[in-house]
Amino acid sequence: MAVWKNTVPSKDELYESKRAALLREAAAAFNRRGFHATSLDEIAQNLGVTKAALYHYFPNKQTLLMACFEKAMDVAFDSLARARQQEATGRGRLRLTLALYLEQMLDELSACVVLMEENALTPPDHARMVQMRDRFEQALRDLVRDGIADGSIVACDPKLAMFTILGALNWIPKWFRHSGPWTATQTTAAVSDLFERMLSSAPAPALARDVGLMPLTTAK
Amino acid sequence: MAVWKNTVPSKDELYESKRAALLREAAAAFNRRGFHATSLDEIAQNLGVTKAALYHYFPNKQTLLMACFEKAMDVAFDSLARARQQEATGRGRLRLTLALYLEQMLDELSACVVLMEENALTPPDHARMVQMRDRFEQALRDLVRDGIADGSIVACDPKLAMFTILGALNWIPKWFRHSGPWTATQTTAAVSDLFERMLSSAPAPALARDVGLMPLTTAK
Amino acid sequence: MAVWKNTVPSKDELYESKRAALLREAAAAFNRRGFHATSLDEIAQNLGVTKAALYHYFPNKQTLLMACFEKAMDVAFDSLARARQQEATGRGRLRLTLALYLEQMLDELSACVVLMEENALTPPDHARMVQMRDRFEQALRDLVRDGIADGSIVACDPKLAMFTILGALNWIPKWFRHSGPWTATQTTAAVSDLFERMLSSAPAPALARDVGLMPLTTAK
Amino acid sequence: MAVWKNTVPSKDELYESKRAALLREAAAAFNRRGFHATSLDEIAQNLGVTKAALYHYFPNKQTLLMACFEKAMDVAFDSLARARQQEATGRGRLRLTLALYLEQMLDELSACVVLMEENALTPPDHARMVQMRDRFEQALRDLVRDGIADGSIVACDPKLAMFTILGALNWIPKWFRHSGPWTATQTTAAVSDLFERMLSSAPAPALARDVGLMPLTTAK
DNA sequence: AATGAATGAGGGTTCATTCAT
DNA sequence: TATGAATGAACCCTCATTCAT
Repeated sequence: MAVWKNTVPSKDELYESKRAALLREAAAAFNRRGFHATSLDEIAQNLGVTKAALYHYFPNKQTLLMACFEKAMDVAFDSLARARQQEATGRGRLRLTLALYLEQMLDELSACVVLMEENALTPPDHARMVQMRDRFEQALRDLVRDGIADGSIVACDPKLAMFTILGALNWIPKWFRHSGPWTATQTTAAVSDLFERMLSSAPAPALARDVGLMPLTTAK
Repeated sequence: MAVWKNTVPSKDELYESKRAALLREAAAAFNRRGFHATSLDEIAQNLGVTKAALYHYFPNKQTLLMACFEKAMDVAFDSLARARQQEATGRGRLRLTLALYLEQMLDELSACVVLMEENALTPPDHARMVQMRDRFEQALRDLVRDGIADGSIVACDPKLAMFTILGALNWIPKWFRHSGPWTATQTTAAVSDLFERMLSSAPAPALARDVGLMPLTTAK
Repeated sequence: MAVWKNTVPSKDELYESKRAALLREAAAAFNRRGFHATSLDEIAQNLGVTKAALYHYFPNKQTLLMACFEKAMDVAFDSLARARQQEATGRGRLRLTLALYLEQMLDELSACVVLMEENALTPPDHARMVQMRDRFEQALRDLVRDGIADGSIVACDPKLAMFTILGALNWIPKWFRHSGPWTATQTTAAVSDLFERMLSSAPAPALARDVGLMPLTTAK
Repeated sequence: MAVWKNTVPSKDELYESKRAALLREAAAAFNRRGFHATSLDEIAQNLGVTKAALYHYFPNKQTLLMACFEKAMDVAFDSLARARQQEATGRGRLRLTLALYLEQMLDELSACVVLMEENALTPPDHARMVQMRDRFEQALRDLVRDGIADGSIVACDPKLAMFTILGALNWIPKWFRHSGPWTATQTTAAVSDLFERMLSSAPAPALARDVGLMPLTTAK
């Protein structure tokens, strides 16, 4: 069974790695130009294959978008779970959740903005997507409430606060460039500081003026 | 000349009001579904006319988008100018600029998100649009710098801070509903408070928990 | 009845002169760019009026084309009649017919090329137009036959000869320019000479090398 | 490599033959009804495919027209080159050039009249087309000049003479029918005789009255 | 697994035509 | 008489999707 000591990828592994590459490329393209403005030809060309080849990995364009959503939501809930383990206060958990989520988005998928393309989905997919997103947002609002309760977050309207933060968050892939002046880690830390300053009940902390000197993501 | 005491709209007035209605409808549609996902048929239908009728008011779809841009930028620079007159500190000016801009966007045009659709423009229009947007963003960053200099704003990276704030700002039309629990004025005030808390050098002020009790936009 | 000594044009005269101007403009435009490529907007603009105004003078675009045809055919049959009176031989009549026809076309209407746009007409108009054109071509072929019979024209296939000549004739408005090096009269004479040389039974006559020195149209 | 003795067309061959069929169909349609009056639907229907299928072979309608132009010009310059080899006098070369060009046009492409549709091209294509056409016309005029110099052509204005001849020539596809009484070869010979008679310095030769008895194209 | 060919639906745009003023 | 507004049909073109190879 284990020929070549498993150094030769199996058929299934090849398939999965191609599918993943397609997903990443699609997410990037959707983020860059929007779902409707992105043609399958464009995605295929960037992958060096033909448009028709994509249909071996996804039944249609919408599914591609839905897969981006789901990947993003996986990252989101995973970030949430890890933050719940590592942090105790509402504020700490919120910050870490957002930081983990953002850093992965920037590194792997840059799939945040696709969250805006909900209208492009079919009603059943749309419903599913909205439900997942709402569940995540609800969890974040709960963290805010927890923070208010435990005194780590200032009294505020949790819904409005999270709308504001998520807007800023989803916007980041639009202006962030891997080739730009800041690394993903630096950006994540700097933005997290801003968010924390916005909600923290503690006296407003100082901020690093030069993002390049920022400490690591979860540092406080 | 002034028949019927000018209560009967002249032909020019009729034309302008129709054109304005089209502009508003287009901005709303572009915001709701995105530029490429919005068909002229859809806009026309919402206005109760035929697609071809739109071509009396705009030579093509791109011009329609560009007009939304320009109206938004007019509001933006107007807000900036008024804030410079009424406020003295960098922080005060920044807050008032954003508040005035947002309130008008929500009331009149809800045209914020169209600012993302830059890729849909022809190169010359695109260049023009980017230039205007950059000028506005630059002016906002300057306000941040002024605020840092005059001590009203905490030391921070102005570029990154403004990216964050504008992301949150442009996202608002996506979730704000006139039929929702908050008025445009309340929403504007609440969001402005959050922004101010994020950047203020002063001890973090308290926030209103219930947005419905928020004071007016420019109150502090 | 005769007020102002008839120096003031009556309503009917005004109407007719406008209609004639429209006809001339339409013929020129159709010749220049072709029937389908010419929009009523273009014609109207050249006349300084609105597209809708044209409908006071013609019920539709096809009628406009048909009127051009008919005007051209009027000129054609008129030329034929005059040539029959002034000339005796088949060759003489043919030459004069073509010369008169061409000169008027160039001067007044430049409506030759519209003869190619037959496909644009409705079946009834098309039938009528083809019939008129055929009658004219038949008459020209008869002149050729007469010329062969009376010895003024070389033995040839009349149908093919007339196709050839009319092709050359209808092409002239495409390259002739009033602002060019030759007058309409000079061009007419020079082309007539070529046609005559093609069909004459007499020893091939010399030609003027410099068109500018050509004698008048009907000179031989 | 050479399976089935190369009797089975390869994919590339299939593509090329389809493309050629499309080109021929388009040229015929443009000639028959004019560029603007011809819809891609019409062409596609005649070929038994869908409009969208055409876009596999040409990026747009204008390119289709341009390809007709270029094919016609290829034939033109090829005819010119062959005539220069086979004939010595200006008159001989001119006659053979026109005969070869015409016969191929009638047989293969009937693409003459498309030469009139220059206005339908984009400025760059238009410039290119006009340049090629002018070069061909210039070459023909030079043949006329050569003929005058070597005594085979009567003294005349070369420019005007060629305009006249080319007008007649381009008109031929409008009246010639493969199903008509004359073959392409017969028509070519008969028309060539007329052109020759028009310009020859020799005593006007007799013409065949019945085109059906015409000798072959290049016979004299 | 991948391709090239083909399709059908839809979108943006033009334009002849109509109509109220 | 002339105009501006509006319409509906037609056209070019794009694109997601299917299918035979």
